[in-house]
Amino acid sequence: MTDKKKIQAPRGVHDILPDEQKYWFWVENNFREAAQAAGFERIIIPTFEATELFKRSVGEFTDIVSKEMYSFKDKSANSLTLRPEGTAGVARAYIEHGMQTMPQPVQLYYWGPMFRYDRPQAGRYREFYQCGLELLGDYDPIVDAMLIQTVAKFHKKLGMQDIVIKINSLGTERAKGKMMTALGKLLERNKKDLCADCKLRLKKNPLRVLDCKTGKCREILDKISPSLIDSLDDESKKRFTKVLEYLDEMRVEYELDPKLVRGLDYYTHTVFEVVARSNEELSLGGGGRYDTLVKQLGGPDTPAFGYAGGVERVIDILKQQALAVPDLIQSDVFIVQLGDRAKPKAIEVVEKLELANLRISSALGRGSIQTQLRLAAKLHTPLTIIIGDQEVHDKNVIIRDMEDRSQETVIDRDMVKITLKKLEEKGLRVPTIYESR
RNA sequence: GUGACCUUGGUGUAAUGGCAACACAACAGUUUGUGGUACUGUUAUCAGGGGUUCGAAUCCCCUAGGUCACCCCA
Repeated sequence: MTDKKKIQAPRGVHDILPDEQKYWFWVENNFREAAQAAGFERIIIPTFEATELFKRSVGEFTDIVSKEMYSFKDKSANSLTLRPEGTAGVARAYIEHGMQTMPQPVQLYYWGPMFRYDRPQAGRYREFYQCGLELLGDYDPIVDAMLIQTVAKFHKKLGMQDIVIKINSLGTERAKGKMMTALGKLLERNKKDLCADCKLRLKKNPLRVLDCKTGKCREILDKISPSLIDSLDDESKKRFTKVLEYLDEMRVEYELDPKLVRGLDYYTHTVFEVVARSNEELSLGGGGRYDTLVKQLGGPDTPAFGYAGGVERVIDILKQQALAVPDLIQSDVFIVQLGDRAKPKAIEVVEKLELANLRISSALGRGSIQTQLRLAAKLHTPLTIIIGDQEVHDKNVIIRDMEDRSQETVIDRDMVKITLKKLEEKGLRVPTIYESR
């Protein structure tokens, strides 16, 4: 402790402290449940990959790859990169493990940290969590709708209000190219009225102009954007119409947004974004179809559709909307012990309860009963088991109900049974993913 | 990557060149046998470094971090 320099967390990363955990569990559980209900299975992919993977998938000239990657050389001089997104890794895994031999479509979900070297801001971090869905090996428009429905259900389960799904189609890769040229031409005509940034974008990537928020560019775009859908070829249009029809049938609400484009190069056909009405600038998640990606990465020709959501952003909205997020019950039983003779017995009691799959907390180092009960109250533990000299002598324990303050003295033999019964009466034992429903 | 504002105990704030204050939290005690109340006590070389000054939390410079806008995105 002689060094006075405090080590701070690096820029743009953050600790998620115990107080925050109820939000994180809530979002993760609801995501997992929504995904599993729709037939998605979990995949865990590496946190870093060959740099080349992201260059080839996300696109060498996107901002993500050109400016925001955490790339480094390992000791064998391989260039590696902390993943800036999840789809590339999933596609790589699909190819590497020959998943085309599994029943198609292959439906996968993931959850984990992503890394982008960007200037931190509200809802934007250098390390942030994404939850994602990927569906590979099916081109039918119904799977687009199905996946979007899963995303909608996820937000509904969280209890979120005023969530909008914006949707658009970029068409086949050829149509996408055509549309870009058409857009370029249209913009060229209005060039003098565009803002300085957009004049630059016009050269680099005309699609990006569609994202511009300045008044004048907006006006121009509103005029010309409806004609963009028309620039799609018949196949693309037909496919998109089908997707929308299925969504109608599933009663998923959406909003057509011809200006919607996405920052990753690999998207074709359907693209969508999830936003909260209260803050439409910051999207909560998004996704789209990536029919060429797997092949581009050296795999079989495999159509695919995916989604990625920003966990921190979802939690921000949860807090903003002051939604009821269930409190975590950290433990089922708190053990209060009085004096040195009670301690060995407390240890025994803890062991017995743990065998019954209960979560136990205690402050075995503390002496006074007030302190321990105060702690139990603070932790919202439903039950307390009190052990003093008297109980050691009488071979029993006191079970105290923390809500109504009632107490019952039970003999050691019945302790576990009665504890379980009391918890069950309170409806507190939540089934884990291993238990049958 | 550009610009603006900001950083004081664990948290939220005060002091704007002259002894770092308050609230909450935490810990200890009042109280070795019954909880969210009450009272008492303890807890900061003012983000880090350098400079100006008799004297700096306060003024200046550098570094790091935060917030906001742009860029972009989850």
